[in-house]
Amino acid sequence: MVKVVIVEDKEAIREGLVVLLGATEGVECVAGYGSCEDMLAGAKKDNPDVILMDIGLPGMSGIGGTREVKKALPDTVVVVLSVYEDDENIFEALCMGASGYLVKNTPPARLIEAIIEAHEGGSPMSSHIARKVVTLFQKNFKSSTDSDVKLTGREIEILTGLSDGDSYMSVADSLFISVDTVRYHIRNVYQKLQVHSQSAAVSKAIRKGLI
Amino acid sequence: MVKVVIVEDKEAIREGLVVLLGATEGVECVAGYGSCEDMLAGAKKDNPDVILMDIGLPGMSGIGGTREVKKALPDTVVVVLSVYEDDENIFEALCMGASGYLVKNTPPARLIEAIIEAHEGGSPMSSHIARKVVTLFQKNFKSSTDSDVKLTGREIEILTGLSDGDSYMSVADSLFISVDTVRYHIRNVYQKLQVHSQSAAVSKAIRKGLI
DNA sequence: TGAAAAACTACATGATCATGCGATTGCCAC
DNA sequence: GTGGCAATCGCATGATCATGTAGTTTTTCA
Repeated sequence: MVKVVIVEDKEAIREGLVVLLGATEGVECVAGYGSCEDMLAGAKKDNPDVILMDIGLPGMSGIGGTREVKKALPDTVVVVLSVYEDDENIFEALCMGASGYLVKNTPPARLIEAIIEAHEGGSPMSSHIARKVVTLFQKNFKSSTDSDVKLTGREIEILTGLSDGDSYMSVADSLFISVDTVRYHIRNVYQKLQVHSQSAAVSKAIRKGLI
Repeated sequence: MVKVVIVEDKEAIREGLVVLLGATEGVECVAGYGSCEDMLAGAKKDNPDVILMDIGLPGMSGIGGTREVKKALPDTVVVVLSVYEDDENIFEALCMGASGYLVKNTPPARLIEAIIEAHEGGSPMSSHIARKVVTLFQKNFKSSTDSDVKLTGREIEILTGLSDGDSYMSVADSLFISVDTVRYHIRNVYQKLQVHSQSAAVSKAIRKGLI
């Protein structure tokens, strides 16, 4: 039996969901709340497996609620049920620990399916929500492979030292080489990355995934 | 009519898919290939809407094939169909431009559904593949919110300038403030980030997602 | 409106950096 | 064995930075 809690401020919708879950084999709706605050107050007692979470709530938003409930009950799976489909909300909700994200016009049958899926280790997502996640994902990782600049091991060691806050002297000492040698390598790094300062070198190197 | 191309080295599986698609309304299998090389040779002519791509192929892998076909036909949607469920393969495939990722035991009906979904802008994924994507996503973004260090707008502007290679002077000029003001803000940044050099500040700020 | 926070300016000094020029050593390939 | 290449070291100099101290103005919010 999958224990489900619903957080949704609109009573009609909430009651509809309670009835739907009540009529379904294998799931059990242990509570329905109109706000995150109420849900958090009862969370320990309810100890749900899955929380169906609305985002647009009075008081604490569903995103904040997700963060809080994951702190208190890390094993509880949160599935967001939202009218919002913008990148910002999806991004925030997932970062705060939501495992699934469904748009609100999801048909009841799919909703039930999603709860089971989420409980079994899946991440139910509405079709174009999934695409947005994938796109966000791609956007933030493409940079690491987009150029063929390569640094030698030595150059990486030195640049890493500098990015940790070491001075040329410290780096030289920890690598058992002279300060002038550090300078020599840094020159080469600057040339490869087409920059003229430590900060720019560190920035470019990090964004290219070199260090 | 959704034009589909299949890339799969095992002839039995490939033919099975061709027959399945041939028997389905709304989709049309325009070609089936045993290797990425062959698929790429015919891609321009086939001009498919969706490519069902195996990963474990002789010669160029499905991941490489995805990269290449997205270069040639950016609007074509690639859905990976794979036995592999490790993070590395999922990660690579998505980064190379795949829009969906299905495990090989996906039932035929779901496969058809996925093709339509992908073509309509969705990202069909098997349930626990989706979870892995979400987890990877969370892992790589949690750093941006895990510490409560916050920089003011001015501090971000200045630090960004420095990370682009500007000197204090240049930053001061472009923000119409004095060099001493730049110094003042940098001091505060150093204190907030607990560092004592530009490079360390830039490095920490980038890794925390502040700039 | 009045206090607090953020932003801004100024001066000073020792430390550190960016860059030009030149040189040595060890290793690999042709 | 000689020419190329990466790594090492040395010196010099003007530019830039890190940090201390000490103010003023603007924004923000209770």
